[in-house]
Amino acid sequence: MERSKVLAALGALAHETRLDLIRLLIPLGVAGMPAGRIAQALGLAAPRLSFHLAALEQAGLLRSRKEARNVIYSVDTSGLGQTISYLLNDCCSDHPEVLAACSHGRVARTGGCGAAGPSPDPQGGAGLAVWGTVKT
Amino acid sequence: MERSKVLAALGALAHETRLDLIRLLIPLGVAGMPAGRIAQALGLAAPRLSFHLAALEQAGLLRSRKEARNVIYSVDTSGLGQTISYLLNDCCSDHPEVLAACSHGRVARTGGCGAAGPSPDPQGGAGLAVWGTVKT
DNA sequence: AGGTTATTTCAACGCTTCTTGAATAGTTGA
DNA sequence: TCAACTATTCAAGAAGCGTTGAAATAACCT
Repeated sequence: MERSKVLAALGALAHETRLDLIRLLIPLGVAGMPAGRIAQALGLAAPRLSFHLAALEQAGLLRSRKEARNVIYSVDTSGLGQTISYLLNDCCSDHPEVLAACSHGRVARTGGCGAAGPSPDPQGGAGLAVWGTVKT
Repeated sequence: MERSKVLAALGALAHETRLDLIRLLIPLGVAGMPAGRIAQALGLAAPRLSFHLAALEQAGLLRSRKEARNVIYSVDTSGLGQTISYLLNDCCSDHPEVLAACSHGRVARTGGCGAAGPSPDPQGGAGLAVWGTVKT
């Protein structure tokens, strides 16, 4: 993934409203949600929502399609995945501690990894393996 | 991890200079690098570097310590990991497609996460590779 | 065709962030 | 103590981003 696109995606994500947008849309998958209902769910004015929707779409994090008179938005899982992948590859490839901290949050949000000591998580591998237990 | 901290970390990451900083510092681990040498490596003016260093440190992505008359900066692997973890948890937990896209860039470098712990993970580097075995 | 609903575009305003240069504080070594 | 070096803080200006309200475009239903 291009660096500039990652920067754009990160910038798009670094905003409360837009993060809320992603959070709202993610569980809906490709089904997505029409803009009007999003505005209603998030309590946003239409122009403001449109602005953020456009920002996310341009950053490659959202997709839109027209259905009847509605515009349905859904998250671009590929773009989101590639963005995180860039972070993982570019920043963490040689640093298992980051992956360990990463997996901690996933297995349990105990916050115990705040120490960030040089000692890696003994169960680090197991933690990551859990990610594999996704639906088939 | 708190939402506001994630937002701050994402915002800090969404900047070319600061992403360069992370990339430069990551392979150095806890050893880090003194501010002066960072400025030299990146070709930045001292005040400008100090500004971005402070931004990253406040976002929980960098740590600093004094050594002699130098200030050594190193990345906070825990903070970085937790930030990515939030993204993964918050946005992708139920969406294996994101993880799949995520692993694409990573599978090529297999073995990277095998070092997640002193004792090698039974599944070895397959931990992340598992992401690829998601639904089609 | 007319009315209604849905969404986007436009322009203006305010605010935060970024950059730059000079000045300041702190530390080391003679 | 003095001189040299490192890094940060301060203040100013410029640039970009986000919000708001009104208007415009497009598609549907009667």
